[in-house]
Amino acid sequence: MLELALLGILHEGPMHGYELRKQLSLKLGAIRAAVSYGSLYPTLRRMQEAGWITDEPANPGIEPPPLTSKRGKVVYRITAEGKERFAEILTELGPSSYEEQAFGVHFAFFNRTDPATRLRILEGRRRRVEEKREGLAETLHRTGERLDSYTLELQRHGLEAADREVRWLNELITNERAGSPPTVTQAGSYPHQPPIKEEQ
Amino acid sequence: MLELALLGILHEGPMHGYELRKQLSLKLGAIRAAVSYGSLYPTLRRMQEAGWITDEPANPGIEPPPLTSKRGKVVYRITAEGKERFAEILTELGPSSYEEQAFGVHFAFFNRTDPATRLRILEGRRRRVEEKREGLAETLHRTGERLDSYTLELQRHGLEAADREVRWLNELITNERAGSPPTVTQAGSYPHQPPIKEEQ
DNA sequence: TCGAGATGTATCGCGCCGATAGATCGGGGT
DNA sequence: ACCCCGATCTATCGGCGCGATACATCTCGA
Repeated sequence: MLELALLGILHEGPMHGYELRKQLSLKLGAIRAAVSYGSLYPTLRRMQEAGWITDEPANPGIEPPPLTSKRGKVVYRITAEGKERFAEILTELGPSSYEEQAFGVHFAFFNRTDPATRLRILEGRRRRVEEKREGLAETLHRTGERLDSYTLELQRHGLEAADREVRWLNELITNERAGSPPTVTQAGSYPHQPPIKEEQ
Repeated sequence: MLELALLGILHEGPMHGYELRKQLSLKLGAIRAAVSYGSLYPTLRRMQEAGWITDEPANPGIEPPPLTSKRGKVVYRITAEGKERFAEILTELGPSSYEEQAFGVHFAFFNRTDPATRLRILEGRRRRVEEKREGLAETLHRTGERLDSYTLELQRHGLEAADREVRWLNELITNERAGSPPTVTQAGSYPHQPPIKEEQ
């Protein structure tokens, strides 16, 4: 999961750990807060040992314009094998406890995914959300297996969220079949801004 | 997290591992699929070592009516210390990567939580969801830090979900202040059933 | 009768987490 | 001129939860 995200981010150019963490937060802000260093560095080391990334400069002697380069940094660069690995992981997505996050990461790199795989992943995700939805609906329909009102409310809210996600996926799948990307849904005119004044 | 859930479930009576897993799935169906045995058994062992639970019968010699008892089972029972521990964990909830799940588990046991703690947890959760919401709105407002359309769509969807959760929490907080529990919102007459039909 | 599926306990390796430790650097306040 | 604070940057440790897997028994219907 982290591996996929890191390989994807490194497609945009060499970076050091701290920078990777920031880019990760920007790109995956919708699905997770911030990756822990206790995850990041061991993962980088594993990936380096596997040969997906390297900390050697591409052209020795030519020091590229240091983006935020300071001192004693270790700049990671994706290798050819890393790009192959990336393409491979992009197509792999099975059910898991972290399905939510795994789907999100895959989705975030859909612009590097071929259309057929995109469709397969979207339909797979829809299938699993529908199953969860059925489970919750079933539990609620038997009006609480002697469950208290708070638990029931939680399930009701979960059912609603699942419902909403299925509809979202339906739209995406429809667009995908029509061959049109998300079309950058009027991001600026999102109909909900007022609650915080602050800047602007 | 698992510890809290297990202690809570065991308040309803002694159970063996397999049964615990099922009850957990029922109670927490909205927030997670099913707990793995690789989590369950080590956790039970730790809890037993800590003295929160025991596999000794409450009244030696008196074999209580075996609910689903089969063979060679280990029936766990919560101890007095376990109940204290449960009450303690109920009030502890900080931010974390698993905030989502941790909040869900706490919420699922709100009927055993005192009103002041309920309010505090709901408001804390709202604070963090609002922060996430602000972060996403900020990113989207600067119309994509050179983010592709799929990533933007993901963030837009995340923003919408955060928005919706804040509203849900607001309602809960209002009710909570008024001293009225969720009132088992017409669970049976949930106004949305038909959608499976590939979007209308 | 026999086999599939539910019941039931248990372990292994490993990814990821939170906490923590240091070190260097740029810039603002006094 | 100085200092200190927050941002930048790398790194490790203990521990929890996960998926996979193994294995044994019980139940029920074809």
